[in-house]
Amino acid sequence: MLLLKENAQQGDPAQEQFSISELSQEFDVTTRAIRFYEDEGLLEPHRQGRQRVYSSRDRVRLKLILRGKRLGFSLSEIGDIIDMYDSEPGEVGQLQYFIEKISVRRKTLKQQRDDIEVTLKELDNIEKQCRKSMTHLD
Amino acid sequence: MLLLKENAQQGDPAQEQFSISELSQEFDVTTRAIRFYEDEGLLEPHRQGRQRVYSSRDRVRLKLILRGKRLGFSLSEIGDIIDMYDSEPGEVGQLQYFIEKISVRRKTLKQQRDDIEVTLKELDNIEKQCRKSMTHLD
DNA sequence: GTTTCCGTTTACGTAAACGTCAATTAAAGC
DNA sequence: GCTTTAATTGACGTTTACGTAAACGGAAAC
Repeated sequence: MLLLKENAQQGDPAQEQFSISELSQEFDVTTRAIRFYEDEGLLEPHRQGRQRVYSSRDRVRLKLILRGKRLGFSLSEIGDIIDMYDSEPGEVGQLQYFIEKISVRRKTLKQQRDDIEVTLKELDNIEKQCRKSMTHLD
Repeated sequence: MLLLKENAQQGDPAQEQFSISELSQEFDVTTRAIRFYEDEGLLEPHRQGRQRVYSSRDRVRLKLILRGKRLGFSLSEIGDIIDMYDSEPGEVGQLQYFIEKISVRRKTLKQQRDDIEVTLKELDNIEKQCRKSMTHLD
């Protein structure tokens, strides 16, 4: 039955389905967290009875959420970002506003990237000093 | 009097001094936050009477704190990072452990950098789609 | 048929990172 | 001398992002 399920879905990857615990294990987040993301409007799986069923689209969204978290964004910021991914193209004014939002986000990301470069270089220096000290002590 | 103070310190940059409000304005953080960082052991300015006086070393530390925040690190993680910057070289065992810590930090940073690259590319695509939609609507 | 898993819902708890008073002190300007 | 103005301390409040425990439902295993 389990096998049957997996086979049935591998044939049509767009219709793959996941339980909350499958996603929980795959991405190493608690089910509590996943449900919380739903409360916050970041996910909306449909239901089989009361049980949540996640599509591969939901799975992608979860991936985006976790990536956002690694970058230090709040859940509401992450919500904004995700909305960018699958929003329907509206009228021109909205698109204009939308492009501005993208540009703002890009600025933040580039700032982060610069911060990272600087920090990595500093870590290099610190490590070098460290190794120097070690040879002196040998 | 203000001028006198500034001149006196520009002669010897290592001895520059700053008030809490100066730092607050320069880096656009509240004084409350700066004091909080002190409570958390990330800063220890000395005092003139009860008043806090920040050295240029304190100022650098504050810079590091804010950079860490932009990267989404918690204050305690930031504490760990800052400690790397001005810790005294101890015995070899400690240095070894220290180098491992550096390597862990580097991994996190590289993961973030990758996340950023991916996200930036995705934003590019989204924007392109956006602009395409706009020309269609024109 | 009952134990054993998952999963759900509801609700309260909590740690982090400050915000927001309120009361006090000290220094500076007039 | 009196009044702004900047800074301090202490306390409580708040938001975010979950953790944790309790109580229940349904399906599967034995």
